[in-house]
Amino acid sequence: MSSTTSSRPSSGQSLREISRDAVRARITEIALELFAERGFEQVTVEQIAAAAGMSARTFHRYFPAKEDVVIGDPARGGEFVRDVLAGRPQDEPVWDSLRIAFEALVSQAPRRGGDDDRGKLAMRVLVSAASLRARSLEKHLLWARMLTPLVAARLPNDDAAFRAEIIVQSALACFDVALTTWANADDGTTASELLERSFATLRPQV
Amino acid sequence: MSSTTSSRPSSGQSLREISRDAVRARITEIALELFAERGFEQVTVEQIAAAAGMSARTFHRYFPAKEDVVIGDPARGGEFVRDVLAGRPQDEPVWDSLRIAFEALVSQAPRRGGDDDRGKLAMRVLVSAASLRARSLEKHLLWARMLTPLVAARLPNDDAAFRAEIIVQSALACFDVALTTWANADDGTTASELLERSFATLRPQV
DNA sequence: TCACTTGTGTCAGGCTCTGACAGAAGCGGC
DNA sequence: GCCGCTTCTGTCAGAGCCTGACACAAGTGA
Repeated sequence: MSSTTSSRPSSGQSLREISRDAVRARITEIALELFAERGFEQVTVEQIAAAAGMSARTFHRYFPAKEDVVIGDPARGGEFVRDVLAGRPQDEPVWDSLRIAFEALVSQAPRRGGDDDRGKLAMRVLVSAASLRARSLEKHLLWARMLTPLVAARLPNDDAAFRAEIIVQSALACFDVALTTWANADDGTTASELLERSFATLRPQV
Repeated sequence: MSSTTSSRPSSGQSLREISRDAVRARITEIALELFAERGFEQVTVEQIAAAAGMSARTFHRYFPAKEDVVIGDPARGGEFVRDVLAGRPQDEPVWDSLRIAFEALVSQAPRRGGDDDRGKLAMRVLVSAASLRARSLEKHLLWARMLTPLVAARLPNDDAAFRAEIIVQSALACFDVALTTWANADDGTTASELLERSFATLRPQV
């Protein structure tokens, strides 16, 4: 676990971590291109690995499952949203806090990895295959488990956990619909814009 | 397709269909027992098939995927909800119509296949394995595609499709949370009761 | 009884994913 | 620069899910 000798060179990452991230990014890039071209299920892991110059076994050391290339790190987005949510004022309506937190996610994401089209491409691949859709929903379920306690803490005691779960799941539904619509849209509609509209549609009295 | 010679003997099912349904039910029963006992992932298709006295190949002729034993026919529930929804008065608030339609589903389900504990057992198995959860959410996505047009038809033209999608997905989220909570509850709380509470929590102004 | 359809087992094969092992490559201290 | 240590990688083997193809048995209707 590199706990004994970790001489982080000023940045937060060791050389090996940098290298590892670079390889991951390269695999993602190549795989996404293949998926967009031929379809997710028509591309085998072996083909991705060959295109990336490695064995299939090595591919699986970077991504536990083929779907993870498109899905990305499951916990990452959830942690981000959770942190933003935790920083919002306690007396703000929860629904607003959730909207703001998810908006922070969608406006932060493109800055991280290249241009916006990359995210759109991934999203289009995502909605095109059932197994990807399923895995993505599973990820949202993980996010829900991370966000629910924070939401529950803001609700009146009466049935807080149960109601928090519903609110969080609905927020995720808004998020999902907004991003799906965004991916399929050809006009220049922003993801943030769609997200706002989706949250406005529901808006429970909380 | 049995379109040429189908002499339905007064009931809606041919003999072969009855036999087929019986085999399906038997496989489900055996598999559910094994899953509850050892866990979904610890039971192989080959083991289920052996316990049911058939080859693995035959098992797959009844269920395309191992998960389908627990999930059931994806379209079935969606069709039921859709039909109830279609029968509701057009001027009823959509959210109420949706609640009523889903309540009809949960109160009809137990009558169909044995006692109530059977459904609860399936639900408990369902939430215990990630791949099952994912497949179930995928099923809900199919339901959403079936319900959205009906909901959109009742909404003002402005952005009807987009907003309908969000409302339907949220209703499904309520449904999911209610059933999950019901499965984990040890007291005698009814699924209908939880469903009503979950829909009341959200209740958008529609 | 004679087709015809349907159900089943067996065989073969593809695909995803994992464990185990050995060798290559990088990193630390000396 | 050399030597241990960790990490990365490829190869091999195998489990498990799922599908297509074929042959054979069992029903179904004329």
